[in-house]
Amino acid sequence: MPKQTFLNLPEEKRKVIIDAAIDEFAEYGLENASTNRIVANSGISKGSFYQYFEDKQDVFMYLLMVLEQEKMAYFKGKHPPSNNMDTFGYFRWMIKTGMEFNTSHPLLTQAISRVMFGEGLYYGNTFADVRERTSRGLKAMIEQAIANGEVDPSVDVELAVMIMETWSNAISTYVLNEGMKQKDIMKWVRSPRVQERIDKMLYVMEYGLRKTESEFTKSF
Amino acid sequence: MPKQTFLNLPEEKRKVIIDAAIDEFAEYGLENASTNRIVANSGISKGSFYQYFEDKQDVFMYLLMVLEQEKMAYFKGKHPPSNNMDTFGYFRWMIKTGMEFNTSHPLLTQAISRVMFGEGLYYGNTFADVRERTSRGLKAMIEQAIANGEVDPSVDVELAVMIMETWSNAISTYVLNEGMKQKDIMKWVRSPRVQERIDKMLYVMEYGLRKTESEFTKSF
DNA sequence: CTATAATGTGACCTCCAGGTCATATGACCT
DNA sequence: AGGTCATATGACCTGGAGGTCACATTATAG
Repeated sequence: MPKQTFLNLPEEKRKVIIDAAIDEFAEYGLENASTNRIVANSGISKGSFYQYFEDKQDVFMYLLMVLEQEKMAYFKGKHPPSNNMDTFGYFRWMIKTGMEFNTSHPLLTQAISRVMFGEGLYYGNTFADVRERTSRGLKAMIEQAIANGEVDPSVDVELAVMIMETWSNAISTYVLNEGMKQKDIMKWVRSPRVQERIDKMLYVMEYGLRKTESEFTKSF
Repeated sequence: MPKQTFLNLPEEKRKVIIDAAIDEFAEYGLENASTNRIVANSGISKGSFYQYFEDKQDVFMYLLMVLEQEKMAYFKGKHPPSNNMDTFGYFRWMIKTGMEFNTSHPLLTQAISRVMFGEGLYYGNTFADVRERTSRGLKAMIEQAIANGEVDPSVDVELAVMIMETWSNAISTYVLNEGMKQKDIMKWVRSPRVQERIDKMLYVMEYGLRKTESEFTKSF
């Protein structure tokens, strides 16, 4: 985590630095990011950088924290459209709200998902706990759905979690990769065409999950 | 592509070199692979390396070719268990046979999938044509399924392709990541527990695809 | 106004990357 | 035997990485 010297900095200066770091990680990932470029682009000296942070991974951890906080704040400001929503409806709402957030912070999101789903898969363990946390959230959700009778109780919870994670990742990768090609990513992601596509992906997942287990066990 | 000098080499020497390259790419990916290490681990000199290949990407392209050829040879030696199989059954068979191949060449597979699904996503374009080829194959498959009446004709073909690709990637990532932790990856992947898990994932996908569209359009 | 503590700086360090090249080796021909 | 040509070698080059440190600058306190 950043040292005190960094936290003492005037907000504006901090912003310049983390923006430069975001640009760097978004373009090069963690492994290939260059502290030299970060300092050059943020107009601080090499010495200062090491007075603020341990190393580039330290910066990245800070970004991770920033993202987590901002995302939580964003979700707190929103409310699901309806109160008596089933679990899948809630999951759809979460994914879509998440996409809205992502497209409003495209570079930050890109930087973090690059590292987490790219390098993190192989240089594992470092980010294992972050992934673990979201897994637990999804697990609670699917258990809720089973308790509500929305999902067959014989469903393999671990499997369902994996499926939800897979789709959540696939959708956010799709939105980021395609969206970055557009001139206005927000407008693009809100277009009916894209929204319908996301809906369809989620419905395919949902129907598969709802109906598979009973059919599957029958077929053996 | 490798130069003639490399192809002139005795098979055994070539094998030592490409094995060292596979190890390197599997552990470090393309971007962070080191020609120095490859050279050291294969016992050849720096000068020779550049007499054999243009650069490390050249080696990687060769590996890609080797993989493609070996996979094709492998599939030619196998036959679907039944002739009157529907499209999804065929897809399941393909995925499973592919997994068998992957686990019998775990390092080669790891090396290539790391680069293709990790770095390839961001340093795009270089491998776009390889991905494009598999997409076209899946597209033909899903169109066949529609023609056979197995899938609702109103289905969004592009979407179905994306879903199949997502699952194919997710499963192979899962098998590689988990499998590499086991002492005998082949035995592990063939165990009923793992086979059932793969089956379930594919069934969730299949039921989603089979049944979603009509339900989906109704729900609007 | 001066003394002291905090912050800022960039030249410099080591390390290793990708890549080159003059030179050495040795297989094969006449 | 000498000559030729493909192959093999590792010292060497440049460039950029992460990281350090003696010194310069600025804020704070007495």
